Amino acid sequence: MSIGPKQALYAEFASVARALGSQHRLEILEHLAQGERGVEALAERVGLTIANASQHLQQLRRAGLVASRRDGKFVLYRLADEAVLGLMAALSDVAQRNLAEVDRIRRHYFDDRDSMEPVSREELLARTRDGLVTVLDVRPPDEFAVGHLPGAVNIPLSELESRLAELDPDHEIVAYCRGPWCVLSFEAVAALRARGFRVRRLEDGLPEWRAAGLPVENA
Amino acid sequence: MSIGPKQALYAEFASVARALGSQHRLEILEHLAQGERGVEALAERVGLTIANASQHLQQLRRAGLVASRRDGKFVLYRLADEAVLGLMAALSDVAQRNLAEVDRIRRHYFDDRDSMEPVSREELLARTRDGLVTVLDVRPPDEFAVGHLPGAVNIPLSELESRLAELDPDHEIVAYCRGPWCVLSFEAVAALRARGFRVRRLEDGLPEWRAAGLPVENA
DNA sequence: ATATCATTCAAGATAATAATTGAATATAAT
DNA sequence: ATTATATTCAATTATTATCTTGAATGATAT
Repeated sequence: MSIGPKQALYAEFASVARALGSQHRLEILEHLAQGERGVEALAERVGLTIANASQHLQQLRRAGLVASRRDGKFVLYRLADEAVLGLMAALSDVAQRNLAEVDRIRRHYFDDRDSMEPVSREELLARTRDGLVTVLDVRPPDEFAVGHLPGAVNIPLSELESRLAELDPDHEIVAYCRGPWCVLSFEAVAALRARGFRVRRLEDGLPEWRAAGLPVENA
Repeated sequence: MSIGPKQALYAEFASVARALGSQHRLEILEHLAQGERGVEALAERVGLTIANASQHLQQLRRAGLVASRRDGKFVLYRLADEAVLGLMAALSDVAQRNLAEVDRIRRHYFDDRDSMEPVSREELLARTRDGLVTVLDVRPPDEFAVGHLPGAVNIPLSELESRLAELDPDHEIVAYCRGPWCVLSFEAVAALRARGFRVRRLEDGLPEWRAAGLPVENA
C-alpha cells in the first residue's frame, strides 16, 4: 500500500507524529526546550526509570526531534531544531481549539490561579527599560543556570514562601517558567497575589522568549 | 503517573499527535483540506475499505482534527480548523529538516521532476493581472468543483496528454494541485516541459492558497 | 588493568492500535 | 411498510508500542 513517493513521505511524517504521541515524550521535550540535559536528569524530572527515559529519547532522536552529543561519560540531549518548538506550539494550538477536555483543564486549573492576561514579551521589554519591574524565574536553579531572562531573579517555586523578603513590594513582578503549560509560574502568581504582591505572568516561557530572538543570559 | 494538570494536558496533546501518526490519516487530511468529502470518496482515494476509513475518520474526529455533518444519507467530513493545516505544515517542516529519508525521497522523486523554484502565491497574483499566464489545476474534476484558483483551467493529470490542444503554447503555465506533497503537479510539469511548454509549479496547493486568505472560486 | 558510573541494549509481559469481516443503524426511495 | 444505500459498530486477529528487568557497552578514574 505504500507505493508512491507521497505515501513514503507521509509514512515519514507519521513517524514524527507518533514520536510526539506520548505524554512522557512531550514532557521530555518541554524540559529539553530549556537547554541541554542528561538522561538521568530528564528521567528524574519526568518520573521515568533511566532505561525507559533512554528509550524514549532514542525514539525522539529517530524521529528527528532531538539530537545528542557525548560529554565525557554523559550523553546530553537537546532539541534538534527551533522548528520543534513550533511544532509543539501548533499541536497544542489545535488541541486547545478543538478538544473540550483541554479547555476544561485550563479553566479548572490554570484560569483558577491566574485569569489575567499574561504580559507579552514586547510589553515586558518596554517595562524593564523603566526599571520598575522585577523579572522572576521560578524554575529550579540548574535550569536557570543554563539560560534565563536578562536581569531575572531566580527563586524556585519551592523556596518562594521562605524568600519573600528578597522581593521588592514596590515593584511589579513578572513571573515566568518553562513554557505555556508549566505550572510553576501559575502557582507563583497565586501565592504572591495572596501575599499582596502585584504580579503577572509572562506569556509562554523561556524557550519561546529565546525563539523570538530575544536576549538570554546564562551567567 | 498522570497526576498534575500539565500531565493531563500533555496526555491530550499526545492524543492529537497519535491521531496524526498514521500515513493513511495524513493522506485523508490532505484530501479533506481540499474541501468536504464523504466516507466512500475518501476511502477510495486513500485505498482503504469503507469500514476502515470510517474508523480512521472517527479517530481524527475524537482528536479534534476533523468535524462532520450529515447531508441526507451521506456524512461529510471536513477539517475542524484552519489550524490543522498549520499543524501539518509544522509536522512536515520538522520532518524535512531533520529526517534524511525525507530529503532522499524529495531529491529522488520531486527534484527529479521539477528542481526549479516554485512560483510564489504573490508572484502568481501579480502575473495573472498581466493575463499572460495560464493557471492549470491538475486535480480530478470533483475536487476542482469544490474550489479552485480564480480563472484556473482544470485538466486532470490523467487527461493531460490528450488535451494538450487546450493549452496556449505562448502562455507560461503555472500548475498546482492538492498541496506540497501532491505528485500531480510534479508529473504535470515534467510532462509539459517534455512537450516544450514553459511551465512551473505553484508553491504548495489549493488549501494553502485558501489559508493565505486568497480568493477561491467554486463555480 | 580494574573499578565505577552513565547509558544503552535485549528479552519478555502487557497494553494499545490496525485491518478485516459481518452485523447493526439511519436515512432515502419505492 | 419495505427495500436500498451509506455509515458505523463489534468482534477477531495481527501488529506495534510501552515498561520492566538485568545484562552489555563506553568512558573516566583509581
